This record gives sequence, structure tokens and C-alpha cells, in this order.
Amino acid sequence: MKWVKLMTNRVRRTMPLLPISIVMQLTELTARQIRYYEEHELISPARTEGNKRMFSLNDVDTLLEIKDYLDQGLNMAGIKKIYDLRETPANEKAEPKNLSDAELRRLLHEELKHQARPFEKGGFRQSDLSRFFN
Amino acid sequence: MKWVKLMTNRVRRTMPLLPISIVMQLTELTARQIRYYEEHELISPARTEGNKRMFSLNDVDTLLEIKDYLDQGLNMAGIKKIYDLRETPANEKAEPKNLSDAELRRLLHEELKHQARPFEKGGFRQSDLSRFFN
DNA sequence: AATCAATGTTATGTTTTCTAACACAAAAAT
DNA sequence: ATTTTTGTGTTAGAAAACATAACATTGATT
Repeated sequence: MKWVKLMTNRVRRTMPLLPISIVMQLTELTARQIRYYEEHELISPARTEGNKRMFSLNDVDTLLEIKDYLDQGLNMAGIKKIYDLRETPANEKAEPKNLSDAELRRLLHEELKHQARPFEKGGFRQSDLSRFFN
Repeated sequence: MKWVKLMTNRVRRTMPLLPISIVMQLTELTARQIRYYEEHELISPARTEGNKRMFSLNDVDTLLEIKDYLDQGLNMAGIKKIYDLRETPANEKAEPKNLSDAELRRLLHEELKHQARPFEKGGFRQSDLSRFFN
């Protein structure tokens, strides 16, 4: 029975449970947007035998984050980079082989340009489904 | 922000999120069975605008319980009664107007007949989704 | 033997989702 | 100042998922 407790956390958040319609409601994104983000490999929802997307709670969290980053002026490339870095094991983080310095500088510059933003919309930081699911 | 914390528990378990296909996997019931149980008012899944059933985590829990009760030899009426009693506020529980004594005795008798059962199948008590979703 | 309860199966229609293409406004690059 | 690129909207056509309803089957009850 140990595996139950052990897997519980991972399972419950990675299990593909939600159809796109529900994810749309949960995130207030359009299907078009969600598919576009998948196209850019920001998420990788599972597929049914019939090829319908099925999303996990993790996917929803990620989508909320993406929304947030976009609000902050990041673009696909920037967000992707963030997730790439985040997933990179800390030990080989010192070896960014396939990204030129120029590229990196360019991305950072881009982000900074948008740093100065109007005023906060809601004052209410959205970006984690845990508001609903503990 | 208080409502967030306060509603969290109810929301996360009553929110209609899952299509029937997923519920089938989660419960190992057929669509036919699930619809049959709904027909007998053991569950009341929400509906989309287009009339598709959408289930909550609570619904899934209930279905797992139903499965368990059926295994134990109860029938629809018995299970229904159990849920009716469960939902009845304790104060008016002393007033079971619309059920005749004969009816009640009959139900209990039925349950008892099946009390002596072969041997436990899995030795692993199924009947709460919390194994997966805490 | 006849009935009933729970489930399987099949037929037919509707809703949801898919991909792909074209459109478009705003931002970025030239 | 144009031209390109980005992110998203919209539409069309096809396929998958789901709905209801009817009839079939099987094991238990009467």
C-alpha cells in the first residue's frame, strides 16, 4: 500500500482528466489559445484514443501561469525558456550549449522592455489552480 | 480573499469537471451503469449546454460507493434509502412519514440475507477517490 | 413459468473536439 | 515606413464522444 501514498501527489496532478471545454472555463482561455500554446510546447496534454486532448490539473496550472506571463509582456520564446530552465537539473545548468549568448541577451532585453507596466488589473494574483484544488 | 479558503473544499469536490469517459476509467463502470444509477437518482451529474453529463469528484466517490454496496448485495432501493437517510438533517430524522414499516422491514431483511458473503475479492477496500485526490 | 432488476447491445441523432486554412491587428524587424 | 512576425479570431469539414431509446440477456424473486 505504500505506493498509494507515495504516488498520490504526482498522480492526482498529472492524471489526464479534463476535456478542453472545462479547461477553457477554468482558465478563461479560448481553445485557440490553448492549442497555440501546445503548438509551442508549453504544455503537452494527453490524447484519447480518438485524439481528443485531455488535460491534467498541472496543465491547468501551467496555462494559468502562461496567462500571467503573457500579461507581463513575455512572448512564447520567453516563457518556453523559463520552463526549459526550470526543468533543467541544477547540475548541468552550467552547460547551456545550444543557446548563444546573443540569443539569451536578446530575450532578457525583451523582457525588460516590458517591465514598466500600466497598473495592476485585479490586484489579485491569479496563476495557480490550488485556489480551487487545495 | 476569505471566500477562497472557505469555498475551496466544497468547490473542489462539487465542481463538475469530468466527462463520462473519465469517470468510466476512474470507477471501472460502464456508461450504461452510470446512467442507470443516475436514472435511479443516486447521482445527479451536471449537464453542459449541449446536454453532456459532467461529473464532480463527489460524484465519482458516490459511484465507487454504489459499486461497493452492489457488491454487498444491496439493490437500488436500498442504496437510495441509505443516501436519503444520510442527507436527512438529524433533527427531523424522527419523522419518516412516507415510508411504511413493512417497506422498511423488507429492505433491511433483503440486506441481511446477503450479509454472509464468500470471501473478500481484493482484500483492498475500494470506495473513495481520495486515494488519488486526497 | 413468469416477472423483475441490472446490465449489455444496437441504432440514430447531437455536441464537442480536431485539424487546417485564411484573416487581422499590434508589435517587431528591416 | 514598409514588411514580417506574433498571437488570436473565425470558419469549414471530418471524426470522436456522448445522448436517448429500444430491445436483448441473464440471474434472482415470485
